[in-house]
Amino acid sequence: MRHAHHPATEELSLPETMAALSDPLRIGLVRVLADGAERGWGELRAPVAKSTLSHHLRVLRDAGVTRTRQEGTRCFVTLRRQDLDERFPGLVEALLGAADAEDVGGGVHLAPGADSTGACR
Amino acid sequence: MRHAHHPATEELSLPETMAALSDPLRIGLVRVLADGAERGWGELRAPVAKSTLSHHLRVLRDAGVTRTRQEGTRCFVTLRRQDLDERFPGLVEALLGAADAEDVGGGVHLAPGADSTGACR
DNA sequence: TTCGTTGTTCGTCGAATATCGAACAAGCTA
DNA sequence: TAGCTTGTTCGATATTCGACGAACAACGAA
Repeated sequence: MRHAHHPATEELSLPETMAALSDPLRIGLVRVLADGAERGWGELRAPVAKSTLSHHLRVLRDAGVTRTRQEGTRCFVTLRRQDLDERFPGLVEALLGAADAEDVGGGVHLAPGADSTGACR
Repeated sequence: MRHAHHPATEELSLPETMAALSDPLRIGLVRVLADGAERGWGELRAPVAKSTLSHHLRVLRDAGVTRTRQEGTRCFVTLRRQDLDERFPGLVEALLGAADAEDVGGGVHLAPGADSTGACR
């Protein structure tokens, strides 16, 4: 729960970003975050152990795909859509379009009751 | 040198495609093939052993990114641009744009003298 | 202070990946 | 037939990845 590293926009690496986005579960996470809303980790439901989820969120963060904010014991995550679009124009849009079309990472959901109006408890 | 397997367009998997496109050398190969021209194996110059190059070309082919054609003892490869665009609209374009901007996979070249006018020997 | 919640880190496992050199196979060519 | 070229496949090795449970650390609440 220490300070997380976030690469600067200009440090984003295309191969690393592609690798981060090549796992179905991580694609599912990106889809859940695609509306731009900030989500608490507690809202995220994925069919893996919490340590595994933590690992995947770390991969996304290290690659610069997401940004993590800490508040007390709780963490919130957002998609760095603007940074990604600046560096790799069209990539996220293409990924989301393709992922939605075939429901890649469909095992990832939001907790029931959570909506995009900011229901972070 | 036996019959290579090529997945059908509808079999292309987004995660597998993303994974295939997450290696700098493979991105370099895709860039070289981006003009749509068919290239002979022998034209491709990459800073790895030939067995390693063969491996990477196989990963691309298995993922459905490229198509391999055999003619005698020689192989020719093309980018399956149309299939990829049909299945994952905008993905290849976004990748190529970003890869060109930062010269990802710049270690991959065409053999001197080779051009896009079909100089496959 | 003592819990309970939350997320990270550790240790481990098996599977996959990247790389090389060497051996091999298939097809030309002399 | 013998050799050459071309690309694949086979070990061998080192690294990385994805997954899990368990232990740990930080913080808020009782």
